Amino acid sequence: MSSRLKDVAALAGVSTRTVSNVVSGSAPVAAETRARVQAALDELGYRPNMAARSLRAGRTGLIGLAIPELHSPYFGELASLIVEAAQQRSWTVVIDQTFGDPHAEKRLLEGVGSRLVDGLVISPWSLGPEELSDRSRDVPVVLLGEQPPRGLADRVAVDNVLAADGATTHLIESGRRRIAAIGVQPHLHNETARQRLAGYHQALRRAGLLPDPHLEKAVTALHRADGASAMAALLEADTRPDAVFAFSDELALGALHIAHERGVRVPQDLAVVGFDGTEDGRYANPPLTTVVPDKRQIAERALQCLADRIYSPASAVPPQDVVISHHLEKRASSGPARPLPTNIAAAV
Amino acid sequence: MSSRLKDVAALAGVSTRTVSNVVSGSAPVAAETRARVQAALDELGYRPNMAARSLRAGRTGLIGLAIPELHSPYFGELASLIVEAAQQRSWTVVIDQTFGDPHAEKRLLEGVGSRLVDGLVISPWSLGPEELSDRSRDVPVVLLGEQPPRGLADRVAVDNVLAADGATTHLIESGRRRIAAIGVQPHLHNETARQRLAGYHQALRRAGLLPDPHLEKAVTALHRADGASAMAALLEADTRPDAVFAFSDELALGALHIAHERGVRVPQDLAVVGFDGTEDGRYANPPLTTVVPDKRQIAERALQCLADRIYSPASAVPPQDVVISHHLEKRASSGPARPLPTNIAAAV
DNA sequence: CAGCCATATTGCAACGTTGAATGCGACGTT
DNA sequence: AACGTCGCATTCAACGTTGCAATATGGCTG
Repeated sequence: MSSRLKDVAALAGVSTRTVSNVVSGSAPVAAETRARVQAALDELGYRPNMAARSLRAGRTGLIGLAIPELHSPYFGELASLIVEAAQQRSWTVVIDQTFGDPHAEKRLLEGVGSRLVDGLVISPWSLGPEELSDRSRDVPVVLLGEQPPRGLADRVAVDNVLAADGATTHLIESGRRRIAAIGVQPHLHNETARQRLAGYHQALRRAGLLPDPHLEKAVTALHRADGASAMAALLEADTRPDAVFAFSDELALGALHIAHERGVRVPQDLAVVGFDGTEDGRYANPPLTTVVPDKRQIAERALQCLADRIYSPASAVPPQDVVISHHLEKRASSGPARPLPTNIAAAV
Repeated sequence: MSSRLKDVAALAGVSTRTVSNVVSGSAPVAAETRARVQAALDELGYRPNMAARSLRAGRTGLIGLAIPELHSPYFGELASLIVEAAQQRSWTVVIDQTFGDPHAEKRLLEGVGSRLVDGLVISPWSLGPEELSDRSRDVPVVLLGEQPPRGLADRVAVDNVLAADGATTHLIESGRRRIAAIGVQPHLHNETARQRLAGYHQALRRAGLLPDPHLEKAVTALHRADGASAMAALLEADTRPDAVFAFSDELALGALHIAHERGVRVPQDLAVVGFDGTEDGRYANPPLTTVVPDKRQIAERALQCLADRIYSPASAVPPQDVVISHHLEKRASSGPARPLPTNIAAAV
């Protein structure tokens, strides 16, 4: 239990340094000695002490992943991919949930100074430029999403304007005219929501449609419940929308839920498009059309950014701005608007 | 950047030990000295080095969370709660995904010896007793779920037999007779699935129903796709089931999806009950009846077990077996079987 | 055979922190 | 006045590991 190099050395009758050499292979060891040490290692079940190694090496082999919440489908899937990608790089991931709390995010960035992690991947919700440009940032940081202005740290994100434009255009092309948007967040400095709204406006204007403020529903969070109440409000208005572009799959699923509850047929009476490409949407009833960011690519590129800076700290490389590809996955929720016999529409 | 106690001490004109005392408050410091040191601390933006602290203290303040996969709704929600609960105990969580790979789980347990973590919460998928009773286990381990036999480590789980019985009984009481089960895993040493099957059998027999092997569908994983293909197989059989008890919400959602696709009405033609109480199910169409384990309690009690052992290592306390409460959340997917006009049934 | 190189092993120091022991004045008590 | 005590600050060592430099042992060349 908890054997040290010293114990192994004593058992094998060599110095601790030789044991260390056997373990790490950093210097040549005679075959016979190596065998004797190996036997001692096995017998004692030696495991190197991470704290000591980290102290010596100045690296912990840990990277931090800070996301608003782990339980939402999008962040769950993303976190899973990041943990997986980190594993391949022999990194271990420590997770921090910020719940979108600016204080938590700020505290986190400061805590990075304690060198618990070699790098940090953070998906900020309301992090300003001032917090980021702070001192004591010798630990590399990668930002996920659009949040803070470019140029302060590496950033990995999809082109939200383009993606939102594409989703909205798809709705327009399928004949919808009163297209609502769910997910505006005016109370937050949320650049992501702002960009998706911009893309939505852009598509509407290009089609000669006038953005209608009554069709733009704000939410406090991006959860199913928020989507549900936004949808409920839209359905109670004088003139109902014939389509909804939700800024997240969760919002879209909440909207679908209310539509189903109120007997509004999807897609016949109402088309719904989400954003995130979560597995949830694929199995929704009806299956959800959604903007799919290449999440695996996000994970991969984010860790690549970290690796570049961790392994060549002298890099004068300016902050990267990595744009991740996306595509629109068209499913039944944005199918044809004309009423069809239910069983034909449902039978795929 | 990266200032040490030594730097602060030099700036404040005191010894490193005094700075340490100011930082940790472990010994009295004169008000005037404290102020001077504090000023130096602030100026240099001192952050204690975690590796050095850990090495000295013999503790890292990290706990490991090992789960099959982070992206599934159940484990995502559970992980979120555990991270949250850990935060309240000033622990940081490192996440490991095993993907149900026995080798990964075993390797993980061995790696625990490196003292990277002070404790480990593991949700084993196919971990046998032999791996667990292994040596070098001076790091406390808590098992989530039914997997290995009692008595080898602390364990936290719901009473799966009781829960499955309750779900099945609910279906029987709502008038169903051909009740299928989705989620058997004969190829794995999966005690959880086995217990849920046992509870299902128990309920059937009590009601005088004979378990029918054709109604018990095996799956390789507990994902939506597995539930979908199992459901598809059930619907293609000669005599269709009038109810399905799925061993996870994901399986249930896959089943719902196929039912919807094939025009099978839920709950009129088919009742569906899931297991896990994920947020997914609440917003499904129709909303999913499901067995809800108290996940917050799971997280809380699991960490409590760890804390007990971490903070009083001399404990000769035998392994605990904590049973977590659960309840059946009845929603529309297991509503009345009689055909009703669609719009009345849908409008809640 | 001296001199040199390659291989194998070792000792020392340091990473940054804190527990334990020590120094040392000032204060209160007898 | 002498003694014990308390408050505050310091020194020393150690946690387990590895980089660096030094040493020991042989084999080879000139």
